[in-house]
Amino acid sequence: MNETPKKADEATDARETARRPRVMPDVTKALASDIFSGRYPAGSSLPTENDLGVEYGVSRTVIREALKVLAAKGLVLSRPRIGTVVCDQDNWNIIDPQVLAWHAPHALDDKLFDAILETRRAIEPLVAELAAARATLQEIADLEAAWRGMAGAGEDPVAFSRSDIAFHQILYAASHNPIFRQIGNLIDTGLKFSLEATATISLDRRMEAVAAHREVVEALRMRDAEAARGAANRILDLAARDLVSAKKLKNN
Amino acid sequence: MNETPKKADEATDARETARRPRVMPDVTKALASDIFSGRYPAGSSLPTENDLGVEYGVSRTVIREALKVLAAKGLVLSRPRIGTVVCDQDNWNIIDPQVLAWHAPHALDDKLFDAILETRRAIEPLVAELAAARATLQEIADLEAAWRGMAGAGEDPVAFSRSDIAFHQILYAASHNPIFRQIGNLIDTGLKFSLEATATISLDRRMEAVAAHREVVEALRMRDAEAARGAANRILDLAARDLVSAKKLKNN
DNA sequence: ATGATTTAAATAGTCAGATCAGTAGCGCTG
DNA sequence: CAGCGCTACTGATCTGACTATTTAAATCAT
Repeated sequence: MNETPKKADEATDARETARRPRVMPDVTKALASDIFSGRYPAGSSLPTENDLGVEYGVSRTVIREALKVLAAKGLVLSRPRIGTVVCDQDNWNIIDPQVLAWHAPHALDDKLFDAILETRRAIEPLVAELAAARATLQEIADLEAAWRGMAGAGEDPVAFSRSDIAFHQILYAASHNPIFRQIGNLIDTGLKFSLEATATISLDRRMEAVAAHREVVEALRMRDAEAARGAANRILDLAARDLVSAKKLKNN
Repeated sequence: MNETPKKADEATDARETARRPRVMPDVTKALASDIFSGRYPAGSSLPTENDLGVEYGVSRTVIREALKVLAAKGLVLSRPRIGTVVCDQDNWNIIDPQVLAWHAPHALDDKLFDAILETRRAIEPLVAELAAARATLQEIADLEAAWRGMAGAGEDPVAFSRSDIAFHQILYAASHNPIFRQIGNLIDTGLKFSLEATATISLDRRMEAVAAHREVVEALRMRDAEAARGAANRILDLAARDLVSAKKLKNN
């Protein structure tokens, strides 16, 4: 629980943590944060691998493996003699849940939320339709279990959000389209970071959401694609409304 | 100078790269192929890093960096003492264009094409709508240039497909939604691998596609979202029809 | 002086061997 | 038989060196 945020804080030593545990993921995350925070803007060069090793107090091996991960996600590009340069934002694999998780804490701007909501608008109704046709009985049961978690969350917004996320994940998986399932993972990651926003919505609004989610479960059970689409659109209307409320709240 | 041929390296180097070029990307691709081909099924363990190094004739460093890339894309998971195991297919980052490019040559099954077409059905009409509202004049001009490439391709199916892919890439980017742009890259990758299928469609069908694409350009110029959506749906109808034709052709 | 060519330097890429740390499986103890 | 440590195996990290590539400076010919 006692996390050491370790703000990089380019203090020349900064590596008081003597141990040598799994360190590569931490270095990867730190480098990603330095990119998203603007410390290394797009087009700029990172320090050399040796210098990065000194800065983070790890060997060049760890730095290289971390950079390979970042390169695999389109954040950087390494070339001999040139060094490692930060790619243009268009090349960032923002679809990757991990990239979004690294990105969200820094640029939690409304634009990203809008983009995610637009994406949901596009695919969630179709996902619900497909799920109505393809969901297994087990998936429908899991969906109802998640709904029950939402309905029974009471005053606990964290439990509500967790069940909400689980609901969407199951729904996207029930579309039996691997691409949609992946996008569902992405949306879940986005929802997790908007948890503080959803936590502010009132109880009766949450009850409205519960009712809309219930409609989805019923539609799937009846194999009614049209009803599933309608319920999905209703959920999105509520989500859009809550997002607007959260924005207003934030601007005050 | 003095080349050190080192190992036999039966890598079947058809090219003239007698030197020691960048090998890590090749090893990564080879390992990915071995996974997609079923040589290493989901849940199974890969050989140890040392054994893999011997097998591919490279140092353990290269093997580790390649595995890190695969792990970043959700294909494998490495743990001490356990080894490196192939993740379940649900965890594969099929959204990643590189993963799709590795995947396509092996499992070019219809299911994947259907999934991609479903995804296009979901988002392309909305992308067209958004592009009608947000596209810059430059983007519209680029779109028309790509259309001109399609119209002027004549009998050359390769030139036609290349322009077709460029058209969609520009359109998705013109939606000014980073998520859609990413998905556009994915779809382009998928289209590239269905090139041989599209190459078989007749000239008049291609002319129909040209006309539908023209409608999109016109709608964007008029900032007519509804017309853009309609034209996008028409393109998808044609694409679906051609996909059915390609399937029939393949099954004969 | 100018342009082309050669040389040098800097950096990522690769290699080799060693040590560290975590865990599954086995043997030991009770 | 149950619980507990021991050991071997494997990935994780470290170290230090060398190679290959490419930019940029330096040199040479015109």
